[in-house]
Amino acid sequence: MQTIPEENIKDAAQGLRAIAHELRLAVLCHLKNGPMCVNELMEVTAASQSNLSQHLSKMRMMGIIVNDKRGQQVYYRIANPEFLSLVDVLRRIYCPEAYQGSLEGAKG
Amino acid sequence: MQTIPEENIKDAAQGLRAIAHELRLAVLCHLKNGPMCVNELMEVTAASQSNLSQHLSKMRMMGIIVNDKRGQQVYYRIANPEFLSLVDVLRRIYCPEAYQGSLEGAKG
DNA sequence: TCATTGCATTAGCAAATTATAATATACAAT
DNA sequence: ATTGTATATTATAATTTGCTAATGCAATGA
Repeated sequence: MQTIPEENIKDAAQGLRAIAHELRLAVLCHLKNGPMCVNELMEVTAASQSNLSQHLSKMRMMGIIVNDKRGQQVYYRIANPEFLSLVDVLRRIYCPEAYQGSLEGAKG
Repeated sequence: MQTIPEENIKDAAQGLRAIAHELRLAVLCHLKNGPMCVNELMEVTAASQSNLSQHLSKMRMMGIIVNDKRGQQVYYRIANPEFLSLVDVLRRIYCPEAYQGSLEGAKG
């Protein structure tokens, strides 16, 4: 398994910071099945409009998500599927309760 | 690919914050081949003693690394190998220059 | 044209983060 | 006992982050 060369550490750390927040991580998770507009994200995250908008803005500037306008709404989606791999690793680390093994775990 | 349930989002975000810093991410990368003491980490990261110590302390409190004293020195190592998977995903996202494909890339 | 809806932006403040400098502690050697 | 080495802790100041409230602006509909 390789490492991150020194010249890329800064970018990688910045990218991490763009996700290292409860609300932003939640947004990332909610977007895993496809684009959602701000209104929908407001509902599922229970965040205020302004607050959510600011976090979306940050995530967009940091390259985590991209958006496209459809009529009056703005739809956001994940910019790079690798961010879902990242979420998956987090799940393996921080969700010990969740079912994580292969199906043969049902054996016995 | 699964998501992180709401009840674990807070922990996961906290864990991310514990790595979302240039110096801390660099430390994590340097530890990938085994334990290192503070002096060694000071050399490779070029950080000041106090600064490094504080960051190590934070990473330890957040469960990223663990330490054990050997004589006068304190050796740190990665607490959970999954953190290396996390680094690997970061590398795939933020190191486009690095050689990332399989060996068959040499074909042709 | 006027009101409404969906979202972004700005301002302001509280809280968290980070770096430096100084001091403390533990161990080792003389 | 004293000195030196390795690391931790504390204090502090500067910067960044995050939330709320207020305002702006584009698209829609009456």
